[in-house]
Amino acid sequence: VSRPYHHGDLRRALLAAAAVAVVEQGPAGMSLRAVARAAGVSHAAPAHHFGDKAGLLTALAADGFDAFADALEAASAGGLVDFGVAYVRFALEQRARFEVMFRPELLHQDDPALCEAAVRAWDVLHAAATRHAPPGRDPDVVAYTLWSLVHGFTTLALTGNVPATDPDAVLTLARSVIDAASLAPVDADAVPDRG
Amino acid sequence: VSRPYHHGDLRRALLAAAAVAVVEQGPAGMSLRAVARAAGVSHAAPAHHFGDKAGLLTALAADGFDAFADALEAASAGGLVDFGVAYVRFALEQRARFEVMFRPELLHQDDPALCEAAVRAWDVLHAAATRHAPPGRDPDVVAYTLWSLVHGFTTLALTGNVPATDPDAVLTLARSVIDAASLAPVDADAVPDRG
DNA sequence: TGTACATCAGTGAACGCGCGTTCACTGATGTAC
DNA sequence: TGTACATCAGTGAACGCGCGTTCACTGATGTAC
Repeated sequence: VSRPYHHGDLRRALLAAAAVAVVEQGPAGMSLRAVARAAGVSHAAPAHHFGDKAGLLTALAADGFDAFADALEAASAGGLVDFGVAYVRFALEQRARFEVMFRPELLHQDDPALCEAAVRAWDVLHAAATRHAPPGRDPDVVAYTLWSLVHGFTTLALTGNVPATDPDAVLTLARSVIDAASLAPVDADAVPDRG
Repeated sequence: VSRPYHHGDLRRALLAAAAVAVVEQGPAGMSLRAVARAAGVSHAAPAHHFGDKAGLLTALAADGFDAFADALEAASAGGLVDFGVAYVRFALEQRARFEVMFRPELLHQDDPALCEAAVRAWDVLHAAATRHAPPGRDPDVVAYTLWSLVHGFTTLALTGNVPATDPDAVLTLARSVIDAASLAPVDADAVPDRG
């Protein structure tokens, strides 16, 4: 009598509930039935929208890669340090999506939306690295170095291996760490002569 | 008639079977019953040895941290790049243990053996970073930078996000990446004067 | 304006499964005397 | 050498649970005429 039969935006609601479940139970521990329960619909509803469990996680990951690429693109105007901090910030703020994005074994890896969004995110990261790579350095190597650094810091932070109480402190440490890697000279004129 | 009632070294056999299961199903997907099956014993045997599922994973992680600390210690004599490569190599060779080590939510986190081994591994990494930190740099920051870099590279490699076919190629790329971060000067006399 | 019908969202019962854990037990080992 | 007994490793039946998936269905919406 209270709730209408049609939800109106159940797909979005299920994705939101899934994000909460992923944070609480981990990507592998999330269950369709728990998500349905949280969204207040029957346990079969998620399968109706996403086909199966991997379908739900794939949708979450594709959304995640899209938002991720947007966030990185927005940070592309600044330097490499700001860019890296944006990477870490996204993961902290969108933890569920971020975690699902890097669990390919749980996803439909050939999903077009997923692949497209993932490629776009990688392109943005690679472009940023190339733009700021010191002259003479292989841009690919710079890209993987940057990626490893910020991804590693993020992973350690998400598993509680970083000594920081609040998110701001984590981001401050992230900044120091990215800075310490000296991937690019602070100032182009100050490049030491390496011969 | 064939197998003796007492296995002789079932604990070790169960840990080995668990390592295989973790690689195949992931740390969360590993089940006590599958491990018992693989070891050829009754499904209740693992619980007899490890108390519960978290107990088995904790034993695997504690073993892992011990072997990890040993491996890093052995690499401490060389430079920071060799040290970092050793980190990556361990993860590739001992994938199951490594993955379990960084899934604290699945473990008995207060297990004494686990804590002791984890602290030892961290001490070895921190000492290496301190020893090679450029003068004037905060050794803590250098340690977290090194850790983020190698941990991130490892994570990306384990999730298939690194363009490399065989383990050797992965380690070669790892070396380039760690080198590119220029955490420490190649040669102490070549430190550029920063004022 | 009204009626018929296609379409789609969401339901709820049912299925079969593998799981973790418990518990009384049995088989083997080794020690005390 | 032999016997009694404590100890420990491993068993197997049983439990209750939550899960993913299927499927015939029902309720609501919207479009064609």
